[in-house]
Amino acid sequence: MLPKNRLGKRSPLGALVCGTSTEGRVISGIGAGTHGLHRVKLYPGQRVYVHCGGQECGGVVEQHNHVDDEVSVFLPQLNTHVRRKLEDVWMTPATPPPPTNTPYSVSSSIDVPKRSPETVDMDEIMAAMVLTSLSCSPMIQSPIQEEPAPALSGMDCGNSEVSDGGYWSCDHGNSSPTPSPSIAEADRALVPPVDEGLDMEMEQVLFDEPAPRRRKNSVKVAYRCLWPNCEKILTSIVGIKRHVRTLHLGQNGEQDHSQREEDFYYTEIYQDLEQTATCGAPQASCGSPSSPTQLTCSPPTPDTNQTSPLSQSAPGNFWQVHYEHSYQALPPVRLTPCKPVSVPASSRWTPPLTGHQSKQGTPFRRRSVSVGEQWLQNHSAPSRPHPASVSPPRSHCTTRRLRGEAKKCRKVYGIEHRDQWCTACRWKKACQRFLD
DNA sequence: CATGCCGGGTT
DNA sequence: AACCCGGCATG
Repeated sequence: MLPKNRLGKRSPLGALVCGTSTEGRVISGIGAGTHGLHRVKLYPGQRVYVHCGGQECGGVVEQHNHVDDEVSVFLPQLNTHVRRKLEDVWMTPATPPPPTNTPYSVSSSIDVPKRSPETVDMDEIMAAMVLTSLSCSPMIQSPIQEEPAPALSGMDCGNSEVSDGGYWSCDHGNSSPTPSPSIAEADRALVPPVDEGLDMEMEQVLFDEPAPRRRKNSVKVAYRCLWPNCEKILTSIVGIKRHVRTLHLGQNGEQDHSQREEDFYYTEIYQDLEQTATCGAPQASCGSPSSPTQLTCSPPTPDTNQTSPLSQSAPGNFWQVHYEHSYQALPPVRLTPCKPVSVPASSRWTPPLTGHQSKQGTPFRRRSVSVGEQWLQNHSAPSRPHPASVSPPRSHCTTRRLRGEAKKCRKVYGIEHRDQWCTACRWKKACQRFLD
């Protein structure tokens, strides 16, 4: 992808730092903080100890939110759930949070729930906890490959999306670098992946963007087929790819780019758990307690559809759509009347929505709105229709198209990050990412 | 002058 | 077809 022999004149590609870090998910082996645990990954079902009512109580981890570093723990003795900061959780009994020294260095990766001779029901509880949390809580899908690297051709070094950020660690989606479809799971997974934990730090460093945007763990993710008249929604990228490939692309050869071709026919959709009152799962620990960076730009609607968001039909109210490849995407229609959001969602771009998703007034909204787009949404003049329509009526009879109000890739990313531009911009064509 | 992108050349 | 860029229109 990188320019071969002829670098763009202005292309300072040499200065770019390719984020090909292999440390896809550093699970933070640093197991010690000052007190309690620190930067440790706790697994559902894992036995931990917390202070409760002045005394130490043993419990089992339900979930570990890496974002807030909070652990929700179920205390069987008290039959209650508590939520503790990670520092206030420890793993050795009868040891109140050790003062300063390493309390317990946990090997984060080989973290086998110990079978201590406690009680039998403890084990049962643990098992139950694991099951429940696996079935209800936001699960993690491999952040890297599950997130179809937007805008970039997926394999170039723009893979700066080194991900590891915070997420609830209900780790059962093992991340393998290549999408190896665990098909059964893919299709029936009723648990949409949530928050792949895009690590925006990297980008922020690269982009100097203010950008505190980060998809919260309160957003479910699913993938919807964009094939005409097919609105299949699946929760795993593997599933949707397979769906597209098998049902729509047919057996058009598994070779070359047909592999990637599926990407063109699905889209990511999101659902805000905060807005959908219940997430279908009984456990209270489904949603994140706090969500400082609310991405909403539409008021919560009362009629949240309670049905399974993964129904076959059109997406529910709060599913928002995110095109992966706008360059090939359907004729874009601007989704304008979105109220300004206080916090940008992501520096990653979100291609435009098509008509049927942008039903006026519905709580649809775009997931990742870049700074430029935000600006656009607030300031843009009456948008012109379909600047890049697929069909020929691209009357070039007149002069060139008016210069759009929107910031284009060049402005948003700057020429230093030319590789982040959309293809069109890189080719000095009409920008396909920030359409006006 | 910076930017957006058309038109056309090159690979 | 993908890619690149000269050059012009525009703000």
